[in-house]
Amino acid sequence: MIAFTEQAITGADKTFFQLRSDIVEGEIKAGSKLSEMELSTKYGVSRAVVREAINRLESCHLVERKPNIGARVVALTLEGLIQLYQVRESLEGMAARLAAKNMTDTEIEDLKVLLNSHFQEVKGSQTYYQEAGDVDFHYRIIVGSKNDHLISMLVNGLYHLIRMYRVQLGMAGPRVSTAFEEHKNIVQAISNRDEELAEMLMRRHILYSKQNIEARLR
Amino acid sequence: MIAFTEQAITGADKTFFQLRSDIVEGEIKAGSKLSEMELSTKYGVSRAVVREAINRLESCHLVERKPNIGARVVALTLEGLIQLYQVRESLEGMAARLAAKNMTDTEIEDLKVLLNSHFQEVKGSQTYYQEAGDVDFHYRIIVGSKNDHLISMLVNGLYHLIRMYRVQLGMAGPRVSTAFEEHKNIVQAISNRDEELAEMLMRRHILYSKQNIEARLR
DNA sequence: GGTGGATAGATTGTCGACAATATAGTTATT
DNA sequence: AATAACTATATTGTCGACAATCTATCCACC
Repeated sequence: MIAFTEQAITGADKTFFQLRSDIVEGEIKAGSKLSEMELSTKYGVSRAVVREAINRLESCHLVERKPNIGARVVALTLEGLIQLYQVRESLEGMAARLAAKNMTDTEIEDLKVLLNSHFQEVKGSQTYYQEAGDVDFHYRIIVGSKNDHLISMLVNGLYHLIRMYRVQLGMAGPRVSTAFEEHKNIVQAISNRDEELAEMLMRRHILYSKQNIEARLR
Repeated sequence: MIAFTEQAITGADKTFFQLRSDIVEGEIKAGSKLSEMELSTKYGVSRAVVREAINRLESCHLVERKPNIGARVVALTLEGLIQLYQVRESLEGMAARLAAKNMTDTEIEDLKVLLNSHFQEVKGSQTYYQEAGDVDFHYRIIVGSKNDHLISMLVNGLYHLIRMYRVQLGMAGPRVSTAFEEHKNIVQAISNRDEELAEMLMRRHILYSKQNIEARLR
């Protein structure tokens, strides 16, 4: 026996991951059409696996499919981004609430360690924090909720969409120092097992991000 | 030109709808295995369309699929139901908030009419209200949010799962008269354009339902 | 010249067959 | 008798071809 959960990787999986990456990173342009035959030859697999990959992309809301017509990569609009952040505020707020209830003491301790390591990096390069660090922070809280539906919706669904916006609309931006303070307060609330406050702070944190983006993009 | 949005119905669509219905209504038992070949002969279509239908069921979280092994209908557990209601509380709370902001005056007026017609029916048979009426009420508010992601997640995703629990665990139960009062207050908050209160009342309404179910099932 | 319909090309939907993998049953070995 | 390896069977993953549908072009007609 080698690994504990030995999940087989199928060809459709690989094609799905590749396509998702290409779309999120903008290799395949937003709003463009996805031709099954074209992608089939491009990735060297049959149309069937491309179709399955596209179906999964549709589940992630990364493409829209119409019968007998085909699939298009979603268009990026300010309105769409705002709606995305509304859903995110709602779900991650609940995630923070549940994390305050369900995370183990050691998980919370690890979260504090992560936060400290971020603090060290904020002083140096700000980019790293914004890119990977922020995602990692939110990810841990989402997983800490221990709610499978929540985790699936956010990790498999919304996050790739949000990253797509972030990459293609070039939403790097500062907001680093203030965001760090907000993260610190959220962790404190979780550590105190204050569900109400953890949810409220997380919602505000995401709301601020949304308002920051809105102001920047119009 | 006949209709405005003339969506073509493909064979995979029909198979998907049929399968979803069979699963939600318990025709196909929870936790049972879905054999592609078996379903293929049963519904008289090729394995390819069955596979596509199963993939979509997986997107709805109605089945779980493992590579090279197959798909099983999800198991119904109290823990799973609770997690579902936590997500629902979060999302429908946001839906009520957005509905208070985005519903038109006429839509709100229609909602009041619906509520009144429910009131008439509560006095007679209680079953109708609980079954269709309650769903209709929540549906209108969800759509009233005007947030496509929210609508899709709730209507295409969570609601069928919740209905599956409701049908198969036999969660009919009263709670009719009190629920009606809660509905009335939610509509009033929406009518007053009080986003904060609308969200809070909707969350409480769903939280009460959850607690009611928990108490009943253990 | 503009509009409507027919035709040709291309794209998606569906199918049956083959390949790869998992499962169950059997045999051989310790 | 228990375990391990092997074989046979069944199920899923993948493929190429055919059918149904959409799109664009061209022609007839007003």
